[in-house]
Amino acid sequence: MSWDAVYRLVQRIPRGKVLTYGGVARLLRLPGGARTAGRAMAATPSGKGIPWHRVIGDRGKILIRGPHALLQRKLLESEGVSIVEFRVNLKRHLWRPRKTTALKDKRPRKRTPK
DNA sequence: CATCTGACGACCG
DNA sequence: GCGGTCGCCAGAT
Repeated sequence: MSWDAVYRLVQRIPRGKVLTYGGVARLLRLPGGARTAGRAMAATPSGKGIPWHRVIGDRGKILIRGPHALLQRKLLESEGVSIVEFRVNLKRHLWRPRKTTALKDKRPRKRTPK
């Protein structure tokens, strides 16, 4: 499977909202879990309007090291996402897509707790 | 074909 | 909360 699905999902993240790598992996049922999402993001083609900065680590932490971390924080803040240090307030900005259709297939949720 | 390379996250002490 | 270990897999060379 290509990482195209990841990019398409990321493109759907609305302004002011964020998704975690693990979240992306779960929504798309990626085989390798969160790491696969991470690798996909690392290979994000620039210049395609993909809002890469809206994908962050578990618990809202910005995991990118180096100058890009500052850019990511800046971009998020400019969209109204509140950040303390390098941590996003997930309670407030985590994106919860209503439908997972067209993301991969029509399999019913594997585990439906309760 | 063999190896290296990672934007992760769960788990444990 | 913090640091180490481990599983995981598509691409690039």
